[in-house]
Amino acid sequence: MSDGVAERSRPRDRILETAQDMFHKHGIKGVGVDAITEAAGTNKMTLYRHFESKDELVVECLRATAAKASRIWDEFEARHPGDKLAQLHAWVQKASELLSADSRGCDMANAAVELTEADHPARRVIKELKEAQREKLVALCRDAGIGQAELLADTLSLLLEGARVSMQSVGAEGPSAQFVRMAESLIASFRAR
Amino acid sequence: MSDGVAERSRPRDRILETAQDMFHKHGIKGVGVDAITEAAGTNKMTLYRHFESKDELVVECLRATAAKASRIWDEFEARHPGDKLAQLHAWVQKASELLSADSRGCDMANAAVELTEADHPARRVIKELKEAQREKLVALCRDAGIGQAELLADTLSLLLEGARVSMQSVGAEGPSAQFVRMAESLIASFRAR
DNA sequence: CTAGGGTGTTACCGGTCTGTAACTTTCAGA
DNA sequence: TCTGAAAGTTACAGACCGGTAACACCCTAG
Repeated sequence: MSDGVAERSRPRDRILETAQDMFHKHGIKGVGVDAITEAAGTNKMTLYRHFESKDELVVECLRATAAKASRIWDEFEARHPGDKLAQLHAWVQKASELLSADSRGCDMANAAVELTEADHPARRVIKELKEAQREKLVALCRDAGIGQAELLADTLSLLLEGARVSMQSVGAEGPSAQFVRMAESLIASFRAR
Repeated sequence: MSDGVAERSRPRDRILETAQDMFHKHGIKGVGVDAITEAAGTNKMTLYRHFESKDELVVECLRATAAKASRIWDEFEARHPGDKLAQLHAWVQKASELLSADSRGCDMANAAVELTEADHPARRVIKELKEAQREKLVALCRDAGIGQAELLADTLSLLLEGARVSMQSVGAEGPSAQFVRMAESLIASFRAR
């Protein structure tokens, strides 16, 4: 029997990891708990012993995704200690990697599109985590010595968000193909002010 | 009895209009055909006499949405005949209006996020219609006398796409609030080259 | 007045979904 | 070796889904 996920980890971890992957690939409403547990090599009862509901599982998946993203920021600091401008360029580079291949975009943005109920528990965490990422990018721009740090950070955010959703509509050869050029020339232009 | 949609139109038109509205508000997978027909003041059999399947209804809705969007471009030309630069600024203005209130973003981009199956009939039309819009914007930039018309058009596209999805994650007070400023300063900068 | 197409109504099919109950198996630690 | 918690198994409930069949109705064109 094959089992996409490491066999010797605990069921809860396997469920979480498998759910992240399947939600990303097929969307949240596009995959049922049965499919997740089967792919994780376990069963539905075990899932419901660890997670109150599918909605709670979604929330945990988003938190896990955000935690992974957070680790990338540590990488920037580790790779270019103290050099905030280099870290900003590393951000652009890392962002562009998210645009290659057949990625299905940002899990949090996708979840926000899919979960239309205003009071869905996931909406809280999506907003929190997106705002946290925004503040990190603003701080990075500011510490890199850029004057209008908020404006540059927000512009870069929208460009990346747009590129990731554009890819899903028209593919990687669409407008998102120019992301790096746009971002770099924006940074240069803001630095020159 | 109330009935959101004009009573004295033909069932097919009422279904199409109601479906557009409900797909936009609740997502495609978030609304069933029963709910659509009931809101349209008709019944499921009538829907299936006019549309082969729900998927085909989705396709027709997207086409209708694109047709509406296409009419906006005619408005630009009518309002500023021959003045392509004014039309470009009108585009920015119109785009910013899409970012106010509680809009749920672009129906086509949302559909692309929601419909993950690679061979879903809607994916074809989404790509076609998005590419058509892109070419329109490129032509507008070029005719407005901008040198790197493709790059400006793609940048503006990504900014708008990003703003519309960002709104769904963090609301209208997030990065999308600066859209007009970003777009206008981009246009100015491209014009200066 | 009548014929016929568009529409409404009701009931149903088979499938899928989230979530639960009751029971059995496994396995690590004392 | 014994115990107890975690995990697996099977079956099921109740709701909803897309889609269809059969039949009654209305209303307009001839």
